[in-house]
Amino acid sequence: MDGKIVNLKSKIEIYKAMTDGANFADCPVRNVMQGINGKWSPLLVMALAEKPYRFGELRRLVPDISQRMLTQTLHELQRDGYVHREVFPTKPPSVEYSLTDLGRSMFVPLYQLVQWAELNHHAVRDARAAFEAAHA
Amino acid sequence: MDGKIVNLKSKIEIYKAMTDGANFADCPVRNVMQGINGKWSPLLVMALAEKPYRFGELRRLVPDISQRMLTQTLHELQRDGYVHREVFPTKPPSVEYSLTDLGRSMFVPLYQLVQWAELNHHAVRDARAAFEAAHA
DNA sequence: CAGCATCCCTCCGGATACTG
DNA sequence: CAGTATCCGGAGGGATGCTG
Repeated sequence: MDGKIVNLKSKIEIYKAMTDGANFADCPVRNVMQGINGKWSPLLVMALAEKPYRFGELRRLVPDISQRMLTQTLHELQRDGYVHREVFPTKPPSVEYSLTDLGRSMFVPLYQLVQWAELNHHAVRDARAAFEAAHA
Repeated sequence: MDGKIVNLKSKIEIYKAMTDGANFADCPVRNVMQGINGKWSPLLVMALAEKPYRFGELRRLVPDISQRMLTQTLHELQRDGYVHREVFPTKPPSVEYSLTDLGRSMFVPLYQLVQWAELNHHAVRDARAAFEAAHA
């Protein structure tokens, strides 16, 4: 239990924060990560980071999302405080989605990760090809 | 189609990179993100960022992961080039897992996101509580 | 326009038992 | 010790049709 072991756990302890120590199931850090890591969540956050969008605009911007998943993902992002939903009582009604301060704050590190993915997806693709070849 | 619209798409275009334009289904950036965003992947990358671990050590470090998921997640991380798997021909055999250069590179932005989650999970929890209260 | 409701199916992921 | 194999329940997510 010397300094090395303390240092050894410093990264994973972030995940253990506020957990009862027995498991990670209800770890709050994991909860937040799970909310960000949906299939469509990062894509929609990236879009809304640019400017507010209305529902139909998002549909056209992301053509292959089902309307069910668009509704549901926006609902979750709103519930977690990343997205603000504003209804304009026109007829027919229009609804505008925008990032909150919390959403813009979260966007910063998310964007870093997406940029990493853009720069390195070739390396990942090559690694997968090499792995498949080795196990053929 | 003025400058504003061009700027409007600058963030989401990262996701569209190398896609045929019709959908995001086979977008390489999304593929990379999906590989990172598994239920256990970030946690294991965090652990291996500290030092190499053997299989059993990881089991004890993350008590509530099933051994099936530990095997599978490590396999995927190895396939995508993030993790190196080295077998020592002792008896009984021991297997050590460690991050590759690519894995350490990916860890940098991932760590930023995890740190954000640690700093802001209270805000997310409060937002959820307020949302549930408003829709009660 | 901006959704909600329903059906249905895939696959993620846990529990358990067995192996080199 | 470090896995593989099998079973199975539940959540994730697409397609379609209806509403204010």
